[in-house]
Amino acid sequence: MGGQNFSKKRQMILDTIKSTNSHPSAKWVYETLKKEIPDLSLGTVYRNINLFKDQGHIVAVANIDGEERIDGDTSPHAHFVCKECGCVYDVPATHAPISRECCSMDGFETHNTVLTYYGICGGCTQI
Amino acid sequence: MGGQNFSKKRQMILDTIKSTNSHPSAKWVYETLKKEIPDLSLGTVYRNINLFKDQGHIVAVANIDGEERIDGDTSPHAHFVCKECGCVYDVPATHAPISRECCSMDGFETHNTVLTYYGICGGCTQI
DNA sequence: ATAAAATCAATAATGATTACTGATTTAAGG
DNA sequence: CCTTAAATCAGTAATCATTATTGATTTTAT
Repeated sequence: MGGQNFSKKRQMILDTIKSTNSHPSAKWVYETLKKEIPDLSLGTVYRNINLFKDQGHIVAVANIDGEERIDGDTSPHAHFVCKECGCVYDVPATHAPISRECCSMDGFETHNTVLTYYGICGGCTQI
Repeated sequence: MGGQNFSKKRQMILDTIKSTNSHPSAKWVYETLKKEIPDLSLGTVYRNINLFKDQGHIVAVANIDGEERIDGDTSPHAHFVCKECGCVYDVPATHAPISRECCSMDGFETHNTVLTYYGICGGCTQI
């Protein structure tokens, strides 16, 4: 009950992504789950991340130093990317409301809106 | 007069980027200029793009299929990325105003704000 | 002219992601 | 509980964008 018929590994990969707000990379998911599933393959993580993106379970939110970062929270909210440490933070909609309207260009259909702030995070400003 | 002392190739790379609104990739810049400068090297294009980004002459605006796309127009405006054809369009500030305030998180310094719409562009909806 | 600094072409190296293949697991029916 | 076809996977090789390296060329200042 209550979900599609995912294989055990596939479900654990999704659970791992959903259980963090660190906006992980594929490699982070792989290394984190590797402790629990020693025979996990990095290719499997990539394949399932692409599947989850296609199905709308997760979204890509940033690309830091060539690494795609994903988010299991698909509700509308902005992100803050620290140029120093590469961390990606959630910015709640109350602090950075994302405008729902798009450009009024004829025939353009907007599926989703990405609002990202780049700068230096609290931890890195203190250094 | 009226500019830094760029070498001929460096200046032509910047001019090429500034002269288009197609939000090109490094490879596009390379292939476009290669016709004019047969002995241009792709590494030179990458090196100079990174230099221009550091100096604030250009900005990175999207990453499409693993390729970084840049913009010679550094004025605040949003972008529309077509998931179908991969084109990146300018969205003038009048159609999608970018909020200047950022998250009110303590100690966070915002340097720039990126607002991007993803969807299907006018050309691709008609197919 | 000339020497030091900047810049470059060419190539090799790196690193993220994807494709492939044969083995394993899962799902459905008997 | 078996069986069998389809789905999934591990392991590895390949791909592709980007970066690093190095020795040669160009630019700049003198």
